[in-house]
Amino acid sequence: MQSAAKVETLKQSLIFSAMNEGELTELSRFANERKFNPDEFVFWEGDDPDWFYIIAEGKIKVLKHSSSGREFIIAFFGPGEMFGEVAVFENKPYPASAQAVAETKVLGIKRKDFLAFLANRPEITLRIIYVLGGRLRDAQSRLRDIAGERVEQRLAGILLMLHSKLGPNLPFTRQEIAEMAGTTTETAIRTMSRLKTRGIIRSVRGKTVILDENKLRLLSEGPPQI
Amino acid sequence: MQSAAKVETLKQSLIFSAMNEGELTELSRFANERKFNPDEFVFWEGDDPDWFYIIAEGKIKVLKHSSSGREFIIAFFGPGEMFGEVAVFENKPYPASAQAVAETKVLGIKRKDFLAFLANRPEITLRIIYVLGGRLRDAQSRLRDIAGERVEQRLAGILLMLHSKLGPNLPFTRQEIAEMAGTTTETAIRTMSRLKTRGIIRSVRGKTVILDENKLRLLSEGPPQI
DNA sequence: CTGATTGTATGATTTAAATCATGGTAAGCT
DNA sequence: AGCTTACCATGATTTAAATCATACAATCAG
Repeated sequence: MQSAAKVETLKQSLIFSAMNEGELTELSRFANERKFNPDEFVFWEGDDPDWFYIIAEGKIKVLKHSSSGREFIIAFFGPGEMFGEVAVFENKPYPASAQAVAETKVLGIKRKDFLAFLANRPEITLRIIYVLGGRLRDAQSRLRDIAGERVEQRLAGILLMLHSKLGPNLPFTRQEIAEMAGTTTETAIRTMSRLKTRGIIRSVRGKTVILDENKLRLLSEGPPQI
Repeated sequence: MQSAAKVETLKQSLIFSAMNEGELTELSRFANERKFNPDEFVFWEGDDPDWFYIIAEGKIKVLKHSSSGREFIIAFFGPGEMFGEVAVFENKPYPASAQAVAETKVLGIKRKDFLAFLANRPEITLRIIYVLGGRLRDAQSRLRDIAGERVEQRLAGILLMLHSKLGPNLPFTRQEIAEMAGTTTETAIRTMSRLKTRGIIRSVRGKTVILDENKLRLLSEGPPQI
């Protein structure tokens, strides 16, 4: 990848977009491009946090394996988004694994280089805080949703979250959605079939379209209050 | 509260402890002390994020109400810890409510003052990133624990988390623990009774002591792999 | 084109946990 | 002291969802 392309990628990212050309060029010198095929892992839970990543193109899913071997999907990230940052800041092993979903290009920046670069750039750190804050907010409301709510509500919550992030067209299989909601593939299929017959979603093999956001919102709020 | 006391409080906090006296004094001028009785709310989910808070003394719990009215405890915070920060950075309504657990004193700093103060202090923002990163890590591993694990494992996970934060003596009722694990009070009681007879914990009315961290860890990892 | 794989669908059975119900006991109050 | 209010305990019943099982259609590789 040419330096110009790296600069372009950085410029399109959420956290670096406000930097000027000079700074971008400086940062791009630390950035190494890496390519991953679908299903390849960028890092595994437990690895040393040597790299900070920005996605140039493609899609990454971040997941944790549960003791029973089942996987739980924490998040999907696309172009311009960072991942692996928590481990880098804390200098503790990556708390989750990152796996390419499609053909994916990322820019990796060495932990030390990245931290040194941040040291005197409060605008960037403020942006990172903003992004982390958003992710924390998401994680916490997902916690609430998952803990103690019926699968139908949890699923509705997940679909809404995905909708707000990606729009009405969701390129996920039932299995992936199940893994995000923390349920099994079968129940996800059953539940979503019900949503389908009720006209709330439409779907074909690996794709789901949200037709009625409002009904979904009602569902995620739970049964009508008594 | 005297200015000196405010400075002292700030100095003991996680994120401001590295500042010098001059800076602390400057910041303390923005800090307003507020006192809360047990069960009083500092803010409610949905309120405008006007204040950023640091705990001077006491204990705060941050919780979300689920649609069914049940509450879900996101976290407990003690002296020196910040809360309400996500909303402040994002300038969106508080995503959860904050309630005093004991007699509690907090320092509140107006959103704008706080952001202005941060603008040219990268050391502080880096510390905030560090704290947020830790919380995100916690939230995500809790997500994994809650989604799809047996209650016994989830509970073990919660107890371990509390242990690492607060030591072996946990001042929580079964109800509070249930609300953290996203289960009902009855099942929490049943499950913890089992832990008790197995010698893993000891407990009296509102207090639990962790006796055997290792067994707890084994439990939270789930049933032995086949 | 054919066989293998992957995603969706649906039924039958089992199981964990919620719910409903009742009782005891320690602490807090007037 | 006695009354009331939390907190803990345990049983019986119901229910949601996991598990086990089978099947069929779309997609992909050779």
